[in-house]
Amino acid sequence: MIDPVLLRTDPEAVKRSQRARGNDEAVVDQALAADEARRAALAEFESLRAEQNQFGKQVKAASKEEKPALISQAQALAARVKDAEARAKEAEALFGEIAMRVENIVIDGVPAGGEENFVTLREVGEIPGFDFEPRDHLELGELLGAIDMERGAKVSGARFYFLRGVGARLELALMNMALDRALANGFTPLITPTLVRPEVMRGTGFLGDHASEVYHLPEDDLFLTGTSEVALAGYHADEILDLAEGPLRYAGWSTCYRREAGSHGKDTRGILRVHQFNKLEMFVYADPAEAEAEHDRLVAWQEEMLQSLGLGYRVIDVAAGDLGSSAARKFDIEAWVPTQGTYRELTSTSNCTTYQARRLATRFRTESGKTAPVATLNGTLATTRWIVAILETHQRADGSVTVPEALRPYLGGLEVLEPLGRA
RNA sequence: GGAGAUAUGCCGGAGCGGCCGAACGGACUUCACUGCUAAUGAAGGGUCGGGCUACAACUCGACCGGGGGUUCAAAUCCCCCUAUCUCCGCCA
Repeated sequence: MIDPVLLRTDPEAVKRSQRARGNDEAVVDQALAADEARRAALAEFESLRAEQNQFGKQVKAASKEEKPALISQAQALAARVKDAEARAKEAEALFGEIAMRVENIVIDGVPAGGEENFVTLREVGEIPGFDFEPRDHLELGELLGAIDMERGAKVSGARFYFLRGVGARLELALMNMALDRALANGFTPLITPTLVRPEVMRGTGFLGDHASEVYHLPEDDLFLTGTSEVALAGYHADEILDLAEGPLRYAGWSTCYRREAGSHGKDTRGILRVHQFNKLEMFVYADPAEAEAEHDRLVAWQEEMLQSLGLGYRVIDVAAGDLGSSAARKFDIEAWVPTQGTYRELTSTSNCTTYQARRLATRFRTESGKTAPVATLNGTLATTRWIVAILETHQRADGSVTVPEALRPYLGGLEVLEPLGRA
């Protein structure tokens, strides 16, 4: 939800943002009109209500003889109040509905346009070169006995898999390494529910355009989360936080579920795009004034992870039209995947400014003592997909894979993953 | 799965259908007093929104788990939902 005051005082800014996203700017005028109608209806209801409250006092004070007449008057008034209240509620709901359609105000400097209009901020690390024909991650995964897609499909269908042996260990190692980094940076670890109520799913903005991405359990009216961001955002819903000591940082560890509807035929090989995976997610509640600086910190922590793992990558500033509805700016880090000859997204970090918090009623106490919505930010610190880049980048001619040094402590000192036949 | 109880402000805890935004206690803030800490005395507080505006003051409305209803009037009566607790059963 955008700030209704901003809508009222600077509708041009809202329109500009809508344009940058390639969204309809007519909703801004609709929202403006709905806001005015809402306030008018509210004022009418409230003045009638005030009159009714006065009446109540008179009735109570009235003598036996006066009472019947007063009550019959009050009855008539009560009917009008009820009517006005209904209209006010309706106007309120209409405004809410229209205002919800306006996506978060894009931060100045975010490139306008669609998916292909991103700006590359920097490229870091080496693009690996091989003096042999590199194998893709699935071939390597099968050689190592680490990834089993066939049995995944047998048990659960397409886009499901088993991680086994060093594959399973590799994922846990990655997650644990990320957790240690998070702890070192002051994050509180949180293992989150992966089934959430509709309000929470809606509050985080995932039931808008991305509704078809989300698994729903109709029997229980619960949603399977595609990221722990959902539960982490809901964690402090309806609360007033104390941010005097700085931002609240959480690291959510959870399995993530995505339907991948509409991506049939895309990335069907291996574990690049799957229905279920694990992720360690950073989530921060911050003073809006600090949000952009915190966003930079989140990217920096992500980059440290990628660097430690010896992966070549680029950081991109995602274009406005490719942002989720809650994000005001998003940086993706894409790692080089040798057999695809291209960069693929490994992490994503979004600054949602106050958009999510306003929907979920998460506020903080400002210096003046007033409450104001917090800013929320999130970013990936590790996820199953990274295995793709790690295997491919560090492979050797014989199908073995060198374990990046930083990861070795989490694999019991293992330095090389050896193909099964030889190990 | 069955039966019952509870849900009030930062916390504890009252509350007859109008006098309740809500007693009382604690915590907190401010002031006074005490050589400091402590103790004591006094005062003050919530959230959301509208009007008006200097985002002040003022004023109006809403909020007693959530949603409906009854009534001139509901924290107080009725219905539904949710959560928590206790007991029985069932299963890890």
